[in-house]
Amino acid sequence: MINVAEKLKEKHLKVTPQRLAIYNMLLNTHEHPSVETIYKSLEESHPAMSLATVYKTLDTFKKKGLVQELNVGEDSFRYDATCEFHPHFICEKCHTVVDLQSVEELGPIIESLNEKNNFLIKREQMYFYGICSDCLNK
Amino acid sequence: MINVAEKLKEKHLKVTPQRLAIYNMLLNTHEHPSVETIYKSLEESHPAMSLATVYKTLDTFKKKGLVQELNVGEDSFRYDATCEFHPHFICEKCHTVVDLQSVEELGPIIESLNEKNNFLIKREQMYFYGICSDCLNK
DNA sequence: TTATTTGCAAAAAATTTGCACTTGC
DNA sequence: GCAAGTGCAAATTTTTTGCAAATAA
Repeated sequence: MINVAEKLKEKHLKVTPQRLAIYNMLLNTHEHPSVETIYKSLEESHPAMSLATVYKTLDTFKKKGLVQELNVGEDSFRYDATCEFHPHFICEKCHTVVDLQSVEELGPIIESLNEKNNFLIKREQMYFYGICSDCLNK
Repeated sequence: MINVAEKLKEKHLKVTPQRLAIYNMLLNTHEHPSVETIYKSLEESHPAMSLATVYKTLDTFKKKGLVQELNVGEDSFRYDATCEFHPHFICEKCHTVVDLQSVEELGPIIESLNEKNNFLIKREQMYFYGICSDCLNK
């Protein structure tokens, strides 16, 4: 079990109820929610929290490396509390976003790309699109 | 040299000056422009063309498989006239988007992912982020 | 001729900003 | 106490939509 308050302090962030709520919410879901989804899911427990706060909080979390921003091809971003790189699978029918395990084979690929192109890859995003097992079985 | 009018007809699209202009513009650039960029770059040659037309045109092109939409992590989408899958490199400093050659090693990776997860991957997007050679040399 | 496409202007969504108020430390 | 964080409302940015006029086939 992760101590959320500790994690925030580590990053020199003030521990506020809003930040705790948002970070906890992200830790306890696999849904990769959007800002809107986060906001709505916290509406009940934190009725006073504004949408702008959700935006600002996610932005600071992103900058501090507490969350990662996903751009799966929708109109809005989605968020993931797991920051280590891992690929995502997006179902084109139900729009679920699933975490995948890291692809170890990527290491040497990146090295050879760096050499070939003289640039420096720092991170990557990999999105697979298709139909998930649930939707296939319908 | 590709005959753009022919390509449009193949897809059962009416050949209009706006479509020709947008598709040609995409074919003659490696910039992976956004809607806004496309619109502005055609402002001179097609002053009457509206932004809505650019949006609508790119949407039909996308649906017909004439262009591919990239979500490199910015607020707006970018477009690429090359539809075959290939990874992209995005410079975090100058925001240039560079086409990379396909990674052949991906085939078997996708197959094993499909097997392991019981889903069906149809396409993928791979984005590498880092510093390009130009920015490294500054 | 007629179904499509376009332009315009207005609407809708998504995100950001300014600023006064509040709060964590 | 004070810098950092929040809420609100307004502003911006990005994208979509409705509809009348224009146009490709």
